[in-house]
Amino acid sequence: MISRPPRPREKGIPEATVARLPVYLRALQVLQDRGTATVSSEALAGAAGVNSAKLRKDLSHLGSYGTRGVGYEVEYLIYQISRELGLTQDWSVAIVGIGNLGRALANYGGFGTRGFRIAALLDADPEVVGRTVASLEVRHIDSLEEVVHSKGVSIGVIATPAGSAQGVASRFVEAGVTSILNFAPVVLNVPDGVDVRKVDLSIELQILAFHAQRRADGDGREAERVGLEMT
Amino acid sequence: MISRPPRPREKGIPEATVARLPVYLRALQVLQDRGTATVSSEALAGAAGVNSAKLRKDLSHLGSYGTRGVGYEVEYLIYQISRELGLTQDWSVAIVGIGNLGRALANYGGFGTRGFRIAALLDADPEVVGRTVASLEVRHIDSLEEVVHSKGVSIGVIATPAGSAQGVASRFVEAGVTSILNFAPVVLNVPDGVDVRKVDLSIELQILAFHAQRRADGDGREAERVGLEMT
DNA sequence: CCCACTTTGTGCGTGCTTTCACAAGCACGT
DNA sequence: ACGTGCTTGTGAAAGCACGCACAAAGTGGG
Ligand SMILES: NC(=O)c1ccc[n+]([C@@H]2O[C@H](COP(=O)([O-])OP(=O)(O)OC[C@H]3O[C@@H](n4cnc5c(N)ncnc54)[C@H](O)[C@@H]3O)[C@@H](O)[C@H]2O)c1
Ligand SMILES: NC(=O)c1ccc[n+]([C@@H]2O[C@H](COP(=O)([O-])OP(=O)(O)OC[C@H]3O[C@@H](n4cnc5c(N)ncnc54)[C@H](O)[C@@H]3O)[C@@H](O)[C@H]2O)c1
Repeated sequence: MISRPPRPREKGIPEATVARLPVYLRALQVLQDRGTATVSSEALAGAAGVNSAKLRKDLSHLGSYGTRGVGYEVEYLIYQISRELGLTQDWSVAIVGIGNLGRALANYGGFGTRGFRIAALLDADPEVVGRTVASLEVRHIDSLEEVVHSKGVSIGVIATPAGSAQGVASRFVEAGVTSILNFAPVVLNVPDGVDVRKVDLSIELQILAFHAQRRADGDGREAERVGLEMT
Repeated sequence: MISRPPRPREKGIPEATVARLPVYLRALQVLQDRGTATVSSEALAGAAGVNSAKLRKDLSHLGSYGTRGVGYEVEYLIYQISRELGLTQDWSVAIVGIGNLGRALANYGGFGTRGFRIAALLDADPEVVGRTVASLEVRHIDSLEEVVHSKGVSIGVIATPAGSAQGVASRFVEAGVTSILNFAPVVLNVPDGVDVRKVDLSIELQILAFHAQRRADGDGREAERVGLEMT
């Protein structure tokens, strides 16, 4: 509050930047696998599908990790972004609702880049409970609290039907989980301090439909503006 | 890809608004199923998890469909939003990559709210081609162009491994598909005029991890700011 | 040691988004 | 017809995000 800390620009990173860091990280890992040692903002921005000025500004929020005239050292930047995102530690994930989608998620090998470990699968259907999916035995939903506690679950994934999602979310919160990824098409109600993100297929399709219709409507007229997204 | 037109900024609904309309629509349908005839911006905003002023401003972009002192008529608003989003017409969807995820998508009954019809499933694996998934026979990827044409596919869904995604996207574009939903963890390169949206599980997890870490870091100190998302 | 060249980090203008606050509009009871 | 009460629709303000353009900083050659 009084003096100026030496270096750590650990203030707030803009939300928009946070959402892009994983994209940069992935592009960097591809470069690393290819044996590239350093990369310019221009090249990395190209690989990530963003403007180079934006990339530089994003990275500047983490600190000054580039070398003028040269670029960024790939390995070092990977480390810095990983650290900033919290990927240097392990995160335990529990998936609730082992239906079509839940099974796909459980079987998804490259789950996250690194750092994410599927610790438990839960379901309510007696038919499903007890079965083994992706080398894990499906536990009954009643044991959610116990599982969260014993496995140290910090991220909850909800892949149940819409009707059950709020109930599951509340139980997650009650059990102390403060990060939730929701695939069910409902708005979850959670207390402050709990972070919910949603993945919603049908919303994405509807947004695509909107743009497609707009394009078709104004066709023949002038060049339509398209909300080009390639984040 | 090089020149940037002076942006023929026509009239238009803000992108941020478009992304929320599907959420409002879903909330309205729940209300309709419950027999509710009219709803105030306050109540609808609550159900959609947004600020009521934002909701009103969003809806004002579509026109003046509310009645002061009363609220919005649920059925009429559903119609207006549906029309705006292009859901009054049918959209033909093709899914490429019938693996874990592709199968889950194909089997997903409530695909969109309405208006979206899965017209074709495509894969490259001879083991998968010919099998029936969700009442559809899986076609070989080589017939993509033919299928797009004969089924009038306007939206392409990519659920192949990352390495194949760009190739599939290019073929979609070549075949005339201008709306693509991509589940593979790569940045797709497409020409202007093609709309790509992505769904990326691991990015979502990484964003959750970032917030979780930030919360943990500053714990005990002052009240942490949490990016509370409950869209 | 200096100069030419490259690329970062950022100040700044612009435009989009959110939120507040309130006048205007409509229903309903009297 | 008119007042009361409620809710919409929207100016205006504040906050963010984006991208340009350039000074600063480093590299390498002579
Ligand atoms: N399948 C998809 O491609 C897809 C796409 C987008 C969204 N979604 C959404 O994801 C969710 C799951 O979809 P799905 O296709 O896997 O459905 P599903 O019916 O195949 O699976 C749901 C699973 O949840 C279990 N379940 C139900 N209530 C539960 C509870 N209270 N506690 C624990 N488990 C419970 C069921 O036993 C079942 O195994 C749905 O909300 C759906 O809308 C699915
Ligand atoms: N499974 C998940 O939960 C999940 C989650 C997030 C992201 N993803 C991503 O979604 C994609 C698919 O995941 P998955 O788990 O279903 O993988 P998968 O390996 O089970 O399925 C991929 C399918 O694509 C087919 N394929 C490969 N190349 C093809 C080509 N050129 N043309 C047509 N088909 C081709 C394969 O034959 C296979 O059937 C991957 O990119 C993955 O990273 C999956």
